[in-house]
Amino acid sequence: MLLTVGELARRCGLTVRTLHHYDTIGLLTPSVRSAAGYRHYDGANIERLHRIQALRQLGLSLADIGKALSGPLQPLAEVVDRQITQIDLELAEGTRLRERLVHLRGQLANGQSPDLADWLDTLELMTMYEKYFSPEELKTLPLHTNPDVLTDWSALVSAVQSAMDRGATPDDPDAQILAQQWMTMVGRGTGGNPAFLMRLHAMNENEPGLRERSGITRELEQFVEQSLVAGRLAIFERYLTPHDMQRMGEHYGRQMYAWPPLIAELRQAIADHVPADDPHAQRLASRWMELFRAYAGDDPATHARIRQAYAREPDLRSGSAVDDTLLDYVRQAVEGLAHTPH
Amino acid sequence: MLLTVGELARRCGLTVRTLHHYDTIGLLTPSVRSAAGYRHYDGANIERLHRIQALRQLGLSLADIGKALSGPLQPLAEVVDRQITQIDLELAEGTRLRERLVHLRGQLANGQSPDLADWLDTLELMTMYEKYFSPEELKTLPLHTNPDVLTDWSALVSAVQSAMDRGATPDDPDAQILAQQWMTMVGRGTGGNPAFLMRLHAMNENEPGLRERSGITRELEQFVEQSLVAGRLAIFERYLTPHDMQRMGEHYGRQMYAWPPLIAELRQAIADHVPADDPHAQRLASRWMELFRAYAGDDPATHARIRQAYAREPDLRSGSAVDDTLLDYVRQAVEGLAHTPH
DNA sequence: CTTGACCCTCACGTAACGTGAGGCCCCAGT
DNA sequence: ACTGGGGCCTCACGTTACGTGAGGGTCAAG
Repeated sequence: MLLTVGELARRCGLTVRTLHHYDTIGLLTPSVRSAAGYRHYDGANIERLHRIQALRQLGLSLADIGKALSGPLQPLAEVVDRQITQIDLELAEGTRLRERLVHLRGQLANGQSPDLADWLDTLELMTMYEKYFSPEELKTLPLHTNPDVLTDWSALVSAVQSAMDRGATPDDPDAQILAQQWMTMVGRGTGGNPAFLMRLHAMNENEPGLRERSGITRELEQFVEQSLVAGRLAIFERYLTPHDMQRMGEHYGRQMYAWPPLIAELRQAIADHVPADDPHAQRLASRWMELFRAYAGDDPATHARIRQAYAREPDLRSGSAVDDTLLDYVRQAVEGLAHTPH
Repeated sequence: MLLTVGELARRCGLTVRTLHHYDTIGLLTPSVRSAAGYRHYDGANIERLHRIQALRQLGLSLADIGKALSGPLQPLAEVVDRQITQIDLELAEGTRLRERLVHLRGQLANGQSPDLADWLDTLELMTMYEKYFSPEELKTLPLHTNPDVLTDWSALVSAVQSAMDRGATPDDPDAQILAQQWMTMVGRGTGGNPAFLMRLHAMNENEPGLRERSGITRELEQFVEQSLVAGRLAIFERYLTPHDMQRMGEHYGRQMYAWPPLIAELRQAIADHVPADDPHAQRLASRWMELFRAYAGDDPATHARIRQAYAREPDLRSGSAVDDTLLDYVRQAVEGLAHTPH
């Protein structure tokens, strides 16, 4: 099924001019050009357009989108996950802004003059709508409230950059120690809140100015991620078979950014006293097992070995906001799943 | 309390450059300039900035915002109401898009290849996010699905424009008949759905190209509104005292656009089988009484006369999506309110 | 063949600021 | 009084992602 530029534009709600522009800058090149020069788009083009639109909605410039799509591609399911997370952010912000406006309307309807400071806060929230943190959230973000955290984090960024400048690779023990420190710092800077982690990540992705100031370039972030994976695989190696390790080497860390939203939801379910046998908890547990099996495979013996590693090595969980309460909760919810026929 | 440009920018989440720009184009002029040329902003500036931000969020260009703010100003409470409505739209759209993405993720996670037509629909929704109607909604919008409706509406727009060109005023019977026809046409074009009315209104406000094509200029819209109010006041005059009429003359129609969101919510509550004594229904009823009292005052005798007028004159409700079921529901919910101590 | 809808490339223009440059203002500390 | 730091001013070039025409070719149905 090939679509002309007009058809694709209509179906996607874009303009022909936009698609021309994307073609011109090499962002989305139609797979076929007719003898007359007509652009024809196929399924792969649609997938790529989906990726482009998803990143656009995250606020990236077209140039940055081009860069992001020039390397190895994230699985589309992960892209969609990211979108869902972003929409959740926006829904939460919208609800918050709505509450503020309802409050302001109440004051106006009563003939009251709004408190100026309160009013300015509402104006700020109007501007921050679709931005990252509400003023209230900023108050609970250690990275924002504790200058020591920011100082220490900057020092760590410098240390990582130095290691990179020295030509360190993710397999170097130094790099792995730095990555471990990074995770500890993440936990410290976010107060252990994985939802904040996703937001900081979004901010750093979306705000080039911030990226420059923080020094957390994409290369640096990737270096840390790879060092972390390498360091953790080294730990796992003490517990797993060579066969296990082959699989882990291929799959571990592949869905690194899918875990924090899930963990955030689980923590919320626990905070809301949702019973572990509730369908919602079961869905979350199902998702957990899905992610787990993606790197661990399906062999129960491997699972047991991995669990043993997690139990004995706190470094495997550092900064992930996964504690014993959460693991118990997941275990119970998974047991409920086990009673369901496959 | 006067704010410098930097303080205001920080408090509102804008940039100094933005405020300079607004000053340069005459959109927001600081109330005071110091001897050194420093800009100082006061409470009235903050109110105006709120209006500007609200209209910006509705998607108006700065030029259009300037025009909108150059005439008589809508009460700020109404501006806020409008914002709330817009946020509700966005929340609904976001929820819809989320569902689509969750579905798509499910397919991807199962290793399925998404159905291309379905996928394109999702891409369109991604683009229409923050636009006006989902594809599904378009299918249920008579204005979109029934070419006769569009033709008839265009003819009515021409008729109104002709009346205006002839120098008709809202007090002319011709104008009032046209306004009545307009309301009938609104009901016909939206299928009696007040949520659609709000959206059409937003579209017409925000899309200058659409406004040009439809002929529904702001002047025309205002002419119709004023003619409608005048026509309805003429009906009420048969039932009310001169004292009543004096109040009605001042207040009736002042919150015209606050009613449709409330009516939409009430219809939704009825559809969801929310009992009339539910706190949610009671809040809606409270809001109803608030709007009612805003033009009717607090005298029960006046209320009874107004209700009599509504009961006998179908033209007073034409196009408003208020039917007997909804009125019964509101009556029950209001009775529940009456049992609450004031 | 005609017509209407759609395609192509080219290229000027746009809206809402972003970013420096160069210089003045204000206030607190020494 | 001076200094330094933070903030203010105006001016002006630049940016991003298209919007809008112009001029002309393509395709399919009548």
